Amino acid sequence: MTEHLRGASPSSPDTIGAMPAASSASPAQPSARRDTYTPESLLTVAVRVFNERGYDGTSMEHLSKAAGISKSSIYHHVRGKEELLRRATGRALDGLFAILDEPEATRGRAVDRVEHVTRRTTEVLMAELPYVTLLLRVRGNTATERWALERRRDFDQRVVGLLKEAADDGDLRSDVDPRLATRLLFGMINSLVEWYRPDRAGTAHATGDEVADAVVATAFAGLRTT
Amino acid sequence: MTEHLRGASPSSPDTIGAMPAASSASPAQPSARRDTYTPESLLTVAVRVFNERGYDGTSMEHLSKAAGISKSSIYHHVRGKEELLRRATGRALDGLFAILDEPEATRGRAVDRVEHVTRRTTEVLMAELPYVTLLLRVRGNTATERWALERRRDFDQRVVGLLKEAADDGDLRSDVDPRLATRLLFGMINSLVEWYRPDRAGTAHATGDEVADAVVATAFAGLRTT
DNA sequence: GTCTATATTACGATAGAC
DNA sequence: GTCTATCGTAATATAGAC
Repeated sequence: MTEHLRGASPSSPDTIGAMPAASSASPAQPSARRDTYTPESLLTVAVRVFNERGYDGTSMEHLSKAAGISKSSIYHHVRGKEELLRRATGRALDGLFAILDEPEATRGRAVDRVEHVTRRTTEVLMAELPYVTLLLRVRGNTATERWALERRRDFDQRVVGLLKEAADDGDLRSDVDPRLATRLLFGMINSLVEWYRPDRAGTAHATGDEVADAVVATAFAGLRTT
Repeated sequence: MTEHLRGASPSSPDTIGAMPAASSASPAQPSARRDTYTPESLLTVAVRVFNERGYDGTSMEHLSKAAGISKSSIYHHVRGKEELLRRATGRALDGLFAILDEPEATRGRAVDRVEHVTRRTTEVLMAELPYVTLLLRVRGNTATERWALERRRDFDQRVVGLLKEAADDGDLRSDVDPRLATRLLFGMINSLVEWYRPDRAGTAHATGDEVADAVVATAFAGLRTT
Protein backbone atom coordinates (compact mmCIF):
# COMPACT_ATOMS: atom_id res chain seq x y z
CA MET A 1 0.00 0.00 0.00
CA THR A 2 1.83 3.07 -1.22
CA GLU A 3 -1.38 4.87 -1.99
CA HIS A 4 -0.81 7.47 0.68
CA LEU A 5 2.43 8.52 -0.97
CA ARG A 6 1.01 9.18 -4.40
CA GLY A 7 0.59 12.89 -4.92
CA ALA A 8 0.76 13.18 -1.19
CA SER A 9 3.33 15.83 -0.39
CA PRO A 10 2.10 19.38 -0.78
CA SER A 11 5.12 20.12 -2.93
CA SER A 12 5.14 16.98 -5.03
CA PRO A 13 5.61 17.78 -8.75
CA ASP A 14 2.43 16.16 -10.04
CA THR A 15 0.22 18.49 -8.07
CA ILE A 16 1.81 21.76 -9.14
CA GLY A 17 -0.60 22.38 -11.95
CA ALA A 18 -3.51 22.07 -9.59
CA MET A 19 -1.94 24.05 -6.78
CA PRO A 20 -3.24 27.56 -6.18
CA ALA A 21 -1.05 30.54 -5.37
CA ALA A 22 -0.75 30.69 -1.58
CA SER A 23 -2.09 33.66 0.35
CA SER A 24 -0.83 35.95 -2.41
CA ALA A 25 -3.89 37.11 -4.30
CA SER A 26 -1.99 37.72 -7.52
CA PRO A 27 -2.24 34.75 -9.89
CA ALA A 28 0.90 36.02 -11.65
CA GLN A 29 3.11 34.92 -8.74
CA PRO A 30 2.87 31.16 -8.57
CA SER A 31 6.43 30.76 -7.27
CA ALA A 32 6.65 32.08 -3.70
CA ARG A 33 4.72 29.20 -2.17
CA ARG A 34 5.45 27.66 1.17
CA ASP A 35 5.77 23.91 1.50
CA THR A 36 2.49 23.59 3.36
CA TYR A 37 -1.19 23.35 2.72
CA THR A 38 -3.64 26.18 2.33
CA PRO A 39 -7.39 25.65 2.42
CA GLU A 40 -7.30 25.99 -1.36
CA SER A 41 -4.56 23.45 -2.04
CA LEU A 42 -6.14 21.05 0.43
CA LEU A 43 -9.41 21.48 -1.43
CA THR A 44 -7.77 20.28 -4.64
CA VAL A 45 -6.80 17.01 -2.99
CA ALA A 46 -10.11 16.61 -1.15
CA VAL A 47 -12.26 17.15 -4.21
CA ARG A 48 -10.30 14.54 -6.12
CA VAL A 49 -10.90 11.99 -3.39
CA PHE A 50 -14.55 12.99 -3.00
CA ASN A 51 -15.06 12.33 -6.69
CA GLU A 52 -13.25 9.01 -6.57
CA ARG A 53 -15.02 7.62 -3.52
CA GLY A 54 -18.13 9.76 -3.26
CA TYR A 55 -18.52 12.42 -0.56
CA ASP A 56 -20.22 10.10 1.93
CA GLY A 57 -17.81 7.31 1.09
CA THR A 58 -14.82 9.51 1.95
CA SER A 59 -13.62 9.60 5.56
CA MET A 60 -11.23 12.12 7.07
CA GLU A 61 -8.82 9.21 7.25
CA HIS A 62 -9.04 8.85 3.45
CA LEU A 63 -8.40 12.57 3.06
CA SER A 64 -5.43 12.56 5.43
CA LYS A 65 -3.84 9.66 3.57
CA ALA A 66 -4.37 11.36 0.21
CA ALA A 67 -3.01 14.69 1.47
CA GLY A 68 -0.08 13.09 3.25
CA ILE A 69 -0.84 14.80 6.57
CA SER A 70 -2.66 13.63 9.67
CA LYS A 71 -6.37 13.94 10.26
CA SER A 72 -5.93 16.59 12.92
CA SER A 73 -3.78 18.69 10.60
CA ILE A 74 -6.69 18.92 8.21
CA TYR A 75 -8.75 20.51 10.95
CA HIS A 76 -6.12 23.23 11.22
CA HIS A 77 -6.99 24.37 7.68
CA VAL A 78 -10.74 23.76 7.50
CA ARG A 79 -13.48 23.34 10.04
CA GLY A 80 -14.36 19.89 8.74
CA LYS A 81 -15.48 17.80 5.84
CA GLU A 82 -18.53 19.88 5.14
CA GLU A 83 -16.54 23.09 4.67
CA LEU A 84 -14.57 21.39 1.92
CA LEU A 85 -17.83 20.44 0.23
CA ARG A 86 -19.13 23.98 0.52
CA ARG A 87 -16.00 25.53 -0.95
CA ALA A 88 -16.00 23.08 -3.84
CA THR A 89 -19.66 23.38 -4.80
CA GLY A 90 -19.53 27.16 -4.32
CA ARG A 91 -16.71 27.39 -6.80
CA ALA A 92 -18.61 25.36 -9.36
CA LEU A 93 -21.76 27.42 -8.92
CA ASP A 94 -19.88 30.72 -9.21
CA GLY A 95 -18.45 29.56 -12.52
CA LEU A 96 -21.84 28.60 -13.85
CA PHE A 97 -23.67 31.75 -12.76
CA ALA A 98 -20.95 33.92 -14.30
CA ILE A 99 -22.00 32.57 -17.69
CA LEU A 100 -25.43 34.14 -17.39
CA ASP A 101 -23.85 37.59 -16.98
CA GLU A 102 -21.76 37.37 -20.13
CA PRO A 103 -22.82 39.83 -22.86
CA GLU A 104 -23.62 37.02 -25.31
CA ALA A 105 -26.06 35.59 -22.76
CA THR A 106 -27.93 38.85 -22.24
CA ARG A 107 -28.11 40.31 -25.75
CA GLY A 108 -29.34 39.08 -29.09
CA ARG A 109 -31.83 36.48 -30.24
CA ALA A 110 -32.90 34.09 -27.47
CA VAL A 111 -31.98 30.91 -29.35
CA ASP A 112 -28.48 32.27 -29.90
CA ARG A 113 -28.20 33.11 -26.21
CA VAL A 114 -29.25 29.55 -25.40
CA GLU A 115 -26.61 28.22 -27.75
CA HIS A 116 -23.99 30.44 -26.11
CA VAL A 117 -24.97 29.28 -22.63
CA THR A 118 -24.84 25.67 -23.86
CA ARG A 119 -21.32 26.08 -25.21
CA ARG A 120 -20.04 28.02 -22.22
CA THR A 121 -21.58 25.66 -19.69
CA THR A 122 -19.81 22.82 -21.44
CA GLU A 123 -16.54 24.79 -21.33
CA VAL A 124 -16.89 25.75 -17.66
CA LEU A 125 -17.73 22.16 -16.82
CA MET A 126 -14.51 21.01 -18.48
CA ALA A 127 -12.43 23.81 -16.94
CA GLU A 128 -13.77 23.27 -13.42
CA LEU A 129 -14.37 19.56 -13.89
CA PRO A 130 -13.75 18.25 -10.35
CA TYR A 131 -15.79 20.98 -8.71
CA VAL A 132 -18.75 20.65 -11.07
CA THR A 133 -18.58 16.86 -10.79
CA LEU A 134 -18.95 17.12 -7.03
CA LEU A 135 -21.78 19.63 -7.37
CA LEU A 136 -23.74 17.38 -9.69
CA ARG A 137 -23.52 14.45 -7.29
CA VAL A 138 -24.76 16.26 -4.20
CA ARG A 139 -27.78 14.50 -2.65
CA GLY A 140 -29.14 16.87 0.01
CA ASN A 141 -28.35 15.07 3.27
CA THR A 142 -26.78 18.10 4.98
CA ALA A 143 -27.57 21.82 5.08
CA THR A 144 -24.60 22.53 2.82
CA GLU A 145 -25.83 20.05 0.25
CA ARG A 146 -29.31 21.54 0.27
CA TRP A 147 -27.84 25.02 -0.14
CA ALA A 148 -25.92 23.83 -3.21
CA LEU A 149 -28.98 22.09 -4.65
CA GLU A 150 -31.04 25.25 -4.27
CA ARG A 151 -28.48 27.44 -6.03
CA ARG A 152 -28.29 24.87 -8.79
CA ARG A 153 -32.05 24.91 -9.23
CA ASP A 154 -31.87 28.73 -9.52
CA PHE A 155 -29.38 28.37 -12.34
CA ASP A 156 -31.57 25.83 -14.12
CA GLN A 157 -34.59 28.12 -13.81
CA ARG A 158 -32.69 30.98 -15.40
CA VAL A 159 -31.94 28.77 -18.39
CA VAL A 160 -35.53 27.53 -18.58
CA GLY A 161 -36.47 31.21 -18.99
CA LEU A 162 -34.11 31.51 -21.95
CA LEU A 163 -35.54 28.37 -23.58
CA LYS A 164 -39.07 29.73 -23.14
CA GLU A 165 -38.07 32.95 -24.89
CA ALA A 166 -36.52 31.00 -27.74
CA ALA A 167 -39.66 28.86 -27.99
CA ASP A 168 -41.83 31.99 -28.15
CA ASP A 169 -39.65 33.20 -31.00
CA GLY A 170 -40.47 29.97 -32.82
CA ASP A 171 -36.81 28.97 -32.91
CA LEU A 172 -37.22 25.77 -30.92
CA ARG A 173 -39.18 22.71 -31.96
CA SER A 174 -42.71 23.10 -30.68
CA ASP A 175 -43.29 19.46 -29.73
CA VAL A 176 -40.91 19.58 -26.76
CA ASP A 177 -41.77 21.65 -23.70
CA PRO A 178 -39.05 24.21 -22.76
CA ARG A 179 -38.74 22.76 -19.26
CA LEU A 180 -38.27 19.28 -20.65
CA ALA A 181 -35.90 20.58 -23.30
CA THR A 182 -33.79 22.27 -20.63
CA ARG A 183 -33.58 19.05 -18.67
CA LEU A 184 -32.52 17.03 -21.68
CA LEU A 185 -30.02 19.71 -22.69
CA PHE A 186 -28.40 19.80 -19.26
CA GLY A 187 -28.58 16.04 -19.09
CA MET A 188 -26.40 15.88 -22.15
CA ILE A 189 -23.99 18.59 -20.97
CA ASN A 190 -23.70 17.40 -17.38
CA SER A 191 -23.00 13.84 -18.43
CA LEU A 192 -19.51 15.01 -19.37
CA VAL A 193 -18.46 14.65 -15.74
CA GLU A 194 -18.91 10.90 -16.14
CA TRP A 195 -16.30 10.47 -18.85
CA TYR A 196 -14.45 13.66 -19.86
CA ARG A 197 -10.85 13.67 -18.60
CA PRO A 198 -8.61 16.63 -19.56
CA ASP A 199 -5.46 14.48 -19.61
CA ARG A 200 -7.01 12.15 -22.18
CA ALA A 201 -8.39 14.92 -24.40
CA GLY A 202 -6.97 14.73 -27.90
CA THR A 203 -5.84 11.12 -27.56
CA ALA A 204 -8.47 8.71 -26.22
CA HIS A 205 -11.23 11.16 -27.01
CA ALA A 206 -11.88 14.57 -28.53
CA THR A 207 -10.31 17.82 -27.32
CA GLY A 208 -12.29 20.27 -25.27
CA ASP A 209 -13.18 22.38 -28.30
CA GLU A 210 -14.33 19.35 -30.25
CA VAL A 211 -16.47 18.21 -27.34
CA ALA A 212 -18.10 21.64 -27.04
CA ASP A 213 -18.76 21.65 -30.78
CA ALA A 214 -20.26 18.17 -30.59
CA VAL A 215 -22.53 19.09 -27.69
CA VAL A 216 -23.86 22.18 -29.45
CA ALA A 217 -24.29 20.40 -32.79
CA THR A 218 -26.00 17.37 -31.27
CA ALA A 219 -28.28 19.36 -28.98
CA PHE A 220 -29.44 21.83 -31.61
CA ALA A 221 -29.27 19.88 -34.89
CA GLY A 222 -29.44 16.26 -33.70
CA LEU A 223 -27.43 13.14 -34.46
CA ARG A 224 -29.16 12.09 -37.67
CA THR A 225 -28.15 13.29 -41.12
CA THR A 226 -30.85 15.16 -43.02
CA MET B 1 -40.02 12.67 14.24
CA THR B 2 -42.66 10.42 12.72
CA GLU B 3 -40.50 9.62 9.75
CA HIS B 4 -40.08 5.99 10.74
CA LEU B 5 -43.81 5.48 10.56
CA ARG B 6 -44.30 6.71 7.03
CA GLY B 7 -44.75 3.81 4.64
CA ALA B 8 -43.23 1.63 7.30
CA SER B 9 -45.45 -1.39 7.71
CA PRO B 10 -45.00 -4.08 5.09
CA SER B 11 -48.74 -4.08 4.54
CA SER B 12 -49.38 -0.33 4.58
CA PRO B 13 -51.60 0.77 1.68
CA ASP B 14 -49.17 3.24 0.12
CA THR B 15 -46.64 0.56 -0.60
CA ILE B 16 -48.94 -1.91 -2.29
CA GLY B 17 -48.20 -0.70 -5.78
CA ALA B 18 -44.52 -1.19 -5.20
CA MET B 19 -44.84 -4.52 -3.48
CA PRO B 20 -43.97 -7.62 -5.45
CA ALA B 21 -46.04 -10.77 -5.26
CA ALA B 22 -44.57 -12.90 -2.49
CA SER B 23 -43.08 -16.28 -3.26
CA SER B 24 -45.85 -16.84 -5.79
CA ALA B 25 -44.29 -16.31 -9.18
CA SER B 26 -47.56 -15.32 -10.84
CA PRO B 27 -47.96 -11.52 -11.10
CA ALA B 28 -51.73 -12.01 -11.48
CA GLN B 29 -52.07 -12.90 -7.80
CA PRO B 30 -51.21 -9.78 -5.81
CA SER B 31 -53.61 -10.68 -3.00
CA ALA B 32 -52.30 -13.75 -1.19
CA ARG B 33 -49.41 -11.90 0.50
CA ARG B 34 -48.31 -12.52 4.02
CA ASP B 35 -47.82 -9.57 6.32
CA THR B 36 -44.06 -9.86 6.32
CA TYR B 37 -41.09 -8.96 4.24
CA THR B 38 -39.46 -10.94 1.47
CA PRO B 39 -36.05 -10.06 0.08
CA GLU B 40 -37.92 -8.55 -2.89
CA SER B 41 -40.31 -6.37 -0.90
CA LEU B 42 -37.48 -5.28 1.36
CA LEU B 43 -35.52 -4.33 -1.72
CA THR B 44 -38.28 -1.95 -2.79
CA VAL B 45 -37.94 -0.04 0.46
CA ALA B 46 -34.16 -0.16 0.52
CA VAL B 47 -33.73 1.12 -3.02
CA ARG B 48 -36.01 4.06 -2.29
CA VAL B 49 -33.89 5.04 0.71
CA PHE B 50 -30.63 4.44 -1.17
CA ASN B 51 -31.81 6.86 -3.83
CA GLU B 52 -32.92 9.46 -1.30
CA ARG B 53 -29.76 9.42 0.83
CA GLY B 54 -27.20 7.83 -1.44
CA TYR B 55 -25.95 4.28 -0.90
CA ASP B 56 -23.01 5.28 1.29
CA GLY B 57 -25.16 7.79 3.15
CA THR B 58 -27.68 5.09 4.10
CA SER B 59 -27.09 3.10 7.29
CA MET B 60 -28.82 -0.10 8.30
CA GLU B 61 -30.51 2.04 10.93
CA HIS B 62 -32.00 4.20 8.16
CA LEU B 63 -33.22 1.10 6.38
CA SER B 64 -34.75 -0.39 9.50
CA LYS B 65 -36.66 2.84 10.24
CA ALA B 66 -37.94 3.03 6.67
CA ALA B 67 -38.97 -0.62 6.63
CA GLY B 68 -40.51 -0.47 10.07
CA ILE B 69 -38.56 -3.46 11.37
CA SER B 70 -35.39 -3.71 13.41
CA LYS B 71 -31.89 -3.79 12.01
CA SER B 72 -31.37 -7.41 12.95
CA SER B 73 -34.58 -8.41 11.17
CA ILE B 74 -33.13 -7.09 7.95
CA TYR B 75 -30.23 -9.50 8.32
CA HIS B 76 -32.75 -12.30 8.41
CA HIS B 77 -33.76 -11.51 4.82
CA VAL B 78 -30.50 -10.41 3.25
CA ARG B 79 -26.84 -10.91 4.08
CA GLY B 80 -26.26 -7.17 4.35
CA LYS B 81 -26.36 -3.82 2.64
CA GLU B 82 -24.26 -4.93 -0.28
CA GLU B 83 -26.63 -7.76 -1.23
CA LEU B 84 -29.43 -5.22 -1.56
CA LEU B 85 -27.22 -3.18 -3.87
CA ARG B 86 -26.40 -6.20 -5.96
CA ARG B 87 -30.01 -7.25 -6.35
CA ALA B 88 -31.04 -3.72 -7.34
CA THR B 89 -28.30 -3.06 -9.87
CA GLY B 90 -28.67 -6.56 -11.28
CA ARG B 91 -32.33 -5.95 -11.95
CA ALA B 92 -31.58 -2.68 -13.73
CA LEU B 93 -28.89 -4.28 -15.86
CA ASP B 94 -31.09 -7.23 -16.82
CA GLY B 95 -33.73 -4.80 -18.05
CA LEU B 96 -31.24 -2.88 -20.14
CA PHE B 97 -29.54 -5.90 -21.70
CA ALA B 98 -32.91 -7.37 -22.64
CA ILE B 99 -33.38 -4.43 -25.00
CA LEU B 100 -30.43 -5.47 -27.11
CA ASP B 101 -32.07 -8.86 -27.76
CA GLU B 102 -35.33 -7.42 -29.03
CA PRO B 103 -36.00 -8.06 -32.75
CA GLU B 104 -36.07 -4.34 -33.57
CA ALA B 105 -32.57 -4.04 -32.11
CA THR B 106 -31.11 -6.85 -34.16
CA ARG B 107 -32.77 -6.40 -37.57
CA GLY B 108 -33.06 -3.53 -40.02
CA ARG B 109 -31.03 -0.43 -40.77
CA ALA B 110 -28.52 0.43 -38.03
CA VAL B 111 -29.80 3.97 -37.46
CA ASP B 112 -33.30 2.61 -36.90
CA ARG B 113 -31.96 0.06 -34.46
CA VAL B 114 -30.20 2.87 -32.60
CA GLU B 115 -33.43 4.82 -32.47
CA HIS B 116 -35.25 1.76 -31.14
CA VAL B 117 -32.64 1.21 -28.45
CA THR B 118 -32.86 4.88 -27.54
CA ARG B 119 -36.62 4.76 -27.09
CA ARG B 120 -36.60 1.44 -25.25
CA THR B 121 -33.78 2.45 -22.94
CA THR B 122 -35.79 5.54 -22.03
CA GLU B 123 -38.85 3.38 -21.41
CA VAL B 124 -36.99 0.80 -19.32
CA LEU B 125 -35.40 3.59 -17.32
CA MET B 126 -38.84 4.99 -16.50
CA ALA B 127 -40.32 1.55 -15.78
CA GLU B 128 -37.44 0.47 -13.52
CA LEU B 129 -36.63 3.98 -12.34
CA PRO B 130 -35.40 3.32 -8.78
CA TYR B 131 -33.19 0.43 -9.84
CA VAL B 132 -31.65 2.23 -12.80
CA THR B 133 -31.19 5.34 -10.67
CA LEU B 134 -29.16 3.35 -8.17
CA LEU B 135 -27.16 1.71 -10.95
CA LEU B 136 -26.21 5.03 -12.49
CA ARG B 137 -24.91 6.38 -9.19
CA VAL B 138 -22.64 3.47 -8.35
CA ARG B 139 -19.07 4.63 -7.73
CA GLY B 140 -16.93 1.48 -7.52
CA ASN B 141 -15.90 1.34 -3.86
CA THR B 142 -16.87 -2.30 -3.34
CA ALA B 143 -16.61 -5.46 -5.41
CA THR B 144 -20.35 -5.36 -6.07
CA GLU B 145 -20.15 -1.82 -7.37
CA ARG B 146 -17.26 -2.67 -9.68
CA TRP B 147 -19.20 -5.67 -10.99
CA ALA B 148 -22.14 -3.39 -11.81
CA LEU B 149 -19.90 -0.81 -13.46
CA GLU B 150 -18.32 -3.46 -15.64
CA ARG B 151 -21.66 -4.83 -16.85
CA ARG B 152 -22.78 -1.28 -17.55
CA ARG B 153 -19.69 -0.64 -19.63
CA ASP B 154 -20.46 -3.79 -21.62
CA PHE B 155 -23.90 -2.45 -22.39
CA ASP B 156 -22.48 0.90 -23.50
CA GLN B 157 -19.98 -0.83 -25.76
CA ARG B 158 -22.75 -2.79 -27.46
CA VAL B 159 -24.50 0.49 -28.27
CA VAL B 160 -21.27 2.10 -29.46
CA GLY B 161 -21.12 -0.74 -31.98
CA LEU B 162 -24.60 0.12 -33.23
CA LEU B 163 -23.67 3.80 -33.60
CA LYS B 164 -20.56 2.87 -35.56
CA GLU B 165 -22.66 0.82 -37.96
CA ALA B 166 -25.07 3.70 -38.41
CA ALA B 167 -22.18 6.08 -38.99
CA ASP B 168 -20.74 3.73 -41.66
CA ASP B 169 -24.14 3.78 -43.35
CA GLY B 170 -23.85 7.57 -43.52
CA ASP B 171 -26.96 8.00 -41.40
CA LEU B 172 -25.26 9.85 -38.54
CA ARG B 173 -23.63 13.27 -38.71
CA SER B 174 -19.99 12.77 -39.59
CA ASP B 175 -18.56 15.53 -37.39
CA VAL B 176 -19.31 13.65 -34.15
CA ASP B 177 -17.41 10.48 -33.29
CA PRO B 178 -19.68 7.46 -32.59
CA ARG B 179 -18.15 6.98 -29.15
CA LEU B 180 -18.75 10.61 -28.26
CA ALA B 181 -22.24 10.46 -29.75
CA THR B 182 -23.07 7.43 -27.62
CA ARG B 183 -21.93 9.24 -24.51
CA LEU B 184 -24.01 12.32 -25.27
CA LEU B 185 -27.01 10.16 -26.16
CA PHE B 186 -26.84 8.20 -22.91
CA GLY B 187 -26.13 11.40 -21.03
CA MET B 188 -29.44 12.74 -22.22
CA ILE B 189 -31.35 9.51 -21.55
CA ASN B 190 -29.79 8.75 -18.18
CA SER B 191 -30.44 12.26 -16.90
CA LEU B 192 -34.08 11.25 -16.56
CA VAL B 193 -33.29 9.64 -13.22
CA GLU B 194 -32.60 13.13 -11.89
CA TRP B 195 -36.09 14.49 -12.48
CA TYR B 196 -38.58 11.98 -13.92
CA ARG B 197 -41.18 10.92 -11.34
CA PRO B 198 -43.97 8.53 -12.47
CA ASP B 199 -46.47 10.00 -10.01
CA ARG B 200 -45.99 13.47 -11.47
CA ALA B 201 -46.14 12.35 -15.11
CA GLY B 202 -48.96 14.10 -16.97
CA THR B 203 -49.34 16.88 -14.43
CA ALA B 204 -46.11 18.61 -13.48
CA HIS B 205 -44.37 17.23 -16.54
CA ALA B 206 -44.96 15.13 -19.61
CA THR B 207 -46.19 11.53 -19.58
CA GLY B 208 -43.83 8.65 -20.17
CA ASP B 209 -44.70 8.42 -23.84
CA GLU B 210 -44.21 12.14 -24.35
CA VAL B 211 -40.84 11.97 -22.62
CA ALA B 212 -39.73 9.07 -24.81
CA ASP B 213 -40.86 10.97 -27.91
CA ALA B 214 -39.02 14.09 -26.76
CA VAL B 215 -35.81 12.16 -26.10
CA VAL B 216 -35.85 10.52 -29.53
CA ALA B 217 -36.79 13.75 -31.33
CA THR B 218 -34.18 15.83 -29.53
CA ALA B 219 -31.39 13.31 -29.85
CA PHE B 220 -31.90 12.60 -33.54
CA ALA B 221 -33.30 15.84 -34.94
CA GLY B 222 -32.14 18.42 -32.38
CA LEU B 223 -33.85 21.23 -30.49
CA ARG B 224 -33.68 23.92 -33.17
CA THR B 225 -36.31 24.41 -35.85
CA THR B 226 -35.07 24.06 -39.39
C1' DG C 1 -39.63 -13.38 11.85
C1' DT C 2 -38.99 -10.28 14.93
C1' DC C 3 -37.05 -8.37 18.88
C1' DT C 4 -33.36 -6.31 22.54
C1' DA C 5 -28.77 -6.24 23.69
C1' DT C 6 -24.19 -6.05 22.43
C1' DA C 7 -19.60 -6.90 20.11
C1' DT C 8 -16.51 -4.55 17.22
C1' DT C 9 -14.93 -1.41 14.19
C1' DA C 10 -14.87 3.10 11.90
C1' DC C 11 -16.05 7.79 11.97
C1' DG C 12 -15.71 13.04 12.80
C1' DA C 13 -13.65 15.97 15.72
C1' DT C 14 -10.70 17.69 19.76
C1' DA C 15 -6.69 18.13 23.26
C1' DG C 16 -2.37 19.18 23.94
C1' DA C 17 2.74 18.29 23.02
C1' DC C 18 6.36 19.78 19.88
C1' DG D 1 1.64 23.53 11.16
C1' DT D 2 2.02 19.06 12.28
C1' DC D 3 1.86 15.29 15.22
C1' DT D 4 -0.01 11.28 18.61
C1' DA D 5 -3.58 10.07 21.54
C1' DT D 6 -8.21 9.98 22.53
C1' DC D 7 -13.16 11.20 23.15
C1' DG D 8 -17.91 10.31 21.96
C1' DT D 9 -20.82 8.67 18.48
C1' DA D 10 -22.55 5.89 14.88
C1' DA D 11 -21.65 2.23 11.82
C1' DT D 12 -22.13 -3.06 10.38
C1' DA D 13 -23.12 -7.18 12.03
C1' DT D 14 -24.11 -11.00 15.48
C1' DA D 15 -26.15 -13.54 19.73
C1' DG D 16 -29.80 -15.35 21.70
C1' DA D 17 -34.61 -14.75 23.72
C1' DC D 18 -39.43 -15.02 22.30
